[in-house]
Amino acid sequence: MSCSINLCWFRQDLRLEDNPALTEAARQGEVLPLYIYDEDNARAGAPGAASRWWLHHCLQKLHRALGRNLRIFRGKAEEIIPKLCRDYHLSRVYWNRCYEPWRIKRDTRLKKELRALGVEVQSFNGSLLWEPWEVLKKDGTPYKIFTPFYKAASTLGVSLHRRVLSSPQNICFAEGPSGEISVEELGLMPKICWYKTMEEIWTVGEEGARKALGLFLRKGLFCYKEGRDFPALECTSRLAPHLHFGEIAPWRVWSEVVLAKAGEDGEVLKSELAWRDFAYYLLYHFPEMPEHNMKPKFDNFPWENNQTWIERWQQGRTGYPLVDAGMRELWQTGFMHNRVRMVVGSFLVKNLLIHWRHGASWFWDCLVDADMASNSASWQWVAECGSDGAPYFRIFNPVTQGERYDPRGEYTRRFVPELARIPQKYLFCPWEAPSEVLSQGGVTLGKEYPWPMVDVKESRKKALEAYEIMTQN
DNA sequence: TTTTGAGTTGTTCGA
DNA sequence: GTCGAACAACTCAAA
Repeated sequence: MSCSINLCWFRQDLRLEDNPALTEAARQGEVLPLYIYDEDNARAGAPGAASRWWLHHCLQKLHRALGRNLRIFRGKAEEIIPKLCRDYHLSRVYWNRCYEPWRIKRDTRLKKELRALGVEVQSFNGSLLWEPWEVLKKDGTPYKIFTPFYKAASTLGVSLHRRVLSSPQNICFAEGPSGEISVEELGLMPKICWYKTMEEIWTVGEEGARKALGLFLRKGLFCYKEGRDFPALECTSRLAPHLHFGEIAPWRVWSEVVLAKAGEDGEVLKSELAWRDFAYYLLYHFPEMPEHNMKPKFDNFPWENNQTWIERWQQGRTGYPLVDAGMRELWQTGFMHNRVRMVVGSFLVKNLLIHWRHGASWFWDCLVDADMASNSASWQWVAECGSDGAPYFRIFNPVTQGERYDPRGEYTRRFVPELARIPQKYLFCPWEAPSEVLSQGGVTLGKEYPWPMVDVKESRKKALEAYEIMTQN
């Protein structure tokens, strides 16, 4: 008889190392690893195609790492887990916490139900540097601005949950129930094979995450502060998807960066990790963030409703080379350099006056690191309706940003190859180039490459007017 | 994690 | 050689 089977429910923590729930389950006895592809997901934001592709590979890797012991189900966790507990007399259930509002609600209900069944349930922090409820202002309310949040959080120091944990050795896997379906049967892989480039670029899974961190510690970290803004350089960590799926713990990245003694570069990376935490923090304290403007006055913002414009933006045919490069990078690789994310976001929301939710949902579908907390917090930041305190209406200039952050044009030329032979001087404003320069570069505007869909100067003015109108109402 | 415009200073070039 | 227009390069403040 299996006297004590410990169910370890994997969610956004698809790793063995630094996994407090798994460590505890293994310490307690036999482990039954479980993954549920939850259909509740579909209502509250089913993962996009790129995320599903990632998840497919990630689950395969995890399954293998667990000695093919991962039990996979499809359906509602609230039904599957209590049923497993009843049918197989499981005594303990462990998981690492998630912070999406719908998941918090569900997990709270589930915990209650399991306890009523006499099952011991314990949840852990598996994905944040600081629990959202640990960092509060003196009056007990949450911070709304990053800097004071980060300051307060930093004084908390290294809490217990930020301990680095090695993978549990010799996990004793329970015989118990078998899974319902295989990873393949979840049908996460796309029908059309668009993922060739993605496969070349990413190594999915815990090992891939460690590799990415190792590479970053050797190469990118020491030019991070200066280089992270230049999309053609390889100075960013590219850890976002790995962190999203929990293939690596943020405190692992943090502690290895500290060990690397990278001075200011290390400090900047740490603060970027803290930005990620801050997004979760905001989502926890303001669960309406994915749907509603955090600054209610933005409810009056006169958004444009223009499907054609949205599509041109999505397809990278705006006529602004840096914007188009970013949108095409996203489409081809499931990723976009952070600097360029800000530029394309500002362009959609400010120059086209399209509601940030359209941008958020496109990113959600295309990004391998699509994450409810980061995605909604960042889009609200770009749209300026978020909680941060910029005292002005920030509108990026896609031409200037290109000249400043892609000064040799390598990034833009790579993703917008039709402009590869346009001289640097006109790369970001091909409409200003003399016609012989364009024809020498093999470009006719309106044919190989589009005319700019709006004028930056004019649309900027319009955005400022819209902002003015909103403020008055 | 910005942009713009105004103001200032410095340089060039032709009358 | 001198003057001033034109312009580049910079700083700063405001939004």
